[in-house]
Amino acid sequence: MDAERDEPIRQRLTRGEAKARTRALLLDAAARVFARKGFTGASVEEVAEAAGFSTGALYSNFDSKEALFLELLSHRQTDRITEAAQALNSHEVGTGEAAAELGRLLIDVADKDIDFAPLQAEFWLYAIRNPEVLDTLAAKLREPRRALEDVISTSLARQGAPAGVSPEAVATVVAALFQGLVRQRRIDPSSVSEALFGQALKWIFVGISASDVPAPDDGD
Amino acid sequence: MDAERDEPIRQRLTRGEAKARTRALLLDAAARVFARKGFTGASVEEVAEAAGFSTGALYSNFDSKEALFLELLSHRQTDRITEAAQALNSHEVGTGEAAAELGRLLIDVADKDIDFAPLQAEFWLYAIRNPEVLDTLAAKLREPRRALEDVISTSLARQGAPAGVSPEAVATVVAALFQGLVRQRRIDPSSVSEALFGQALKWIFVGISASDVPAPDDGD
DNA sequence: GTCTATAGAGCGATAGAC
DNA sequence: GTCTATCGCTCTATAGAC
Repeated sequence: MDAERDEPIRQRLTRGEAKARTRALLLDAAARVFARKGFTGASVEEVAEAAGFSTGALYSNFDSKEALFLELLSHRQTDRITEAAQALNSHEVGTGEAAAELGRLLIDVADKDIDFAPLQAEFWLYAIRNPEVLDTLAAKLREPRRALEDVISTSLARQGAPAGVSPEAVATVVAALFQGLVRQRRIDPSSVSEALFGQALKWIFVGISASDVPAPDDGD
Repeated sequence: MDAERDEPIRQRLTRGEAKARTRALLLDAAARVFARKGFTGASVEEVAEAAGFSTGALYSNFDSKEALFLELLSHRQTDRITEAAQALNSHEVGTGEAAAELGRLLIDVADKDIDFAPLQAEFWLYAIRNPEVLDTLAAKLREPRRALEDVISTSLARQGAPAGVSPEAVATVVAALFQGLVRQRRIDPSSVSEALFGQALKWIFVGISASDVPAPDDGD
């Protein structure tokens, strides 16, 4: 509509671009603040200020504090499980290299990406307390899980696992173990060494290959 | 000091007993309410009313909302891991009976004891956000973990596991897997069947026995 | 579109009656 | 020891200036 004035703005953004940038900055800040203070414990003012804006700007971009949180929950889940799948893909499962890489990933998530696990915990708590978003969270987790499942599936085939073993089941176990160990490391780092996750995966894959075929019936 | 009046109270409690009963009721209610609404999301009035008292009674028994929560965190952790250890103890690890029993326990915790997992999550989030209680939480988890470790230790010996395998490491893996699967079942029950936990444990123990001795150096 | 200022509601904690 | 009433504060969300 009206021509953009050539004010000395950083990169000459159109209005739409500027708004999108504000939204993105607010979402980044929200992820940090919600992770550190919790959804209910964090105030919208804290989130807005962490992004360099005021509460008015926040409410011009999101309907409510809850809407901002739900946007994070459903559209900004940078899932580290996908990275695990890639680590498993680049090396052979059960080898020392894959184990080492996965161990490093776990320690990295637990020690460096300090906001990841608490934010996931906030999502999980919100979802089980507000069942209407349970499906949203499940859907968001399905995609990286599928990636993990694919990698596991081919690995199982390659190492000649019994036919009855379901890749879904193994993927569920691997993901649950990963999350559980990350949390345990935050409580007591010495109990979760860098080698532990890789070691556990080796046990699991060796155990699968060595097992007989009594297929676990998957389903509830 | 003064003789107790024989008022027609339910069971004729001394003052001290009555106060202890009130405290216990408040703690029970706090566990429920904090699990369902979160520590910050729950109000002290909600907790007090859930116990059948007023906020005044609550503050006469606890210094603050936080003190009540910390009392729960440090002294009322009914840990289900201990039950897992007992289930593992009554049967031989790796057998179908032990697997079935552990599967049942996991489903029970996830589906029936609906307040357990969210309350643990609240404890974990509070601890990582308030590092001064990290040790308190770690200490509270150490006891049941030790029980699990003992059972695993004897099981490993009985089934002739390689010498380099540390029972602590296996116990950490088993506990992490348990918690991870319970949480996953709350999101998507169909992905965590009753058989899955037992199956995963079988894989792990078979895998340990079949593994060579490259001991994972435990320690950070 | 973003700011400042504020309305309106709910909360943690305390005081005083009993 | 427990209850009722309330203080003081913080919060979400909105209104109006720019």
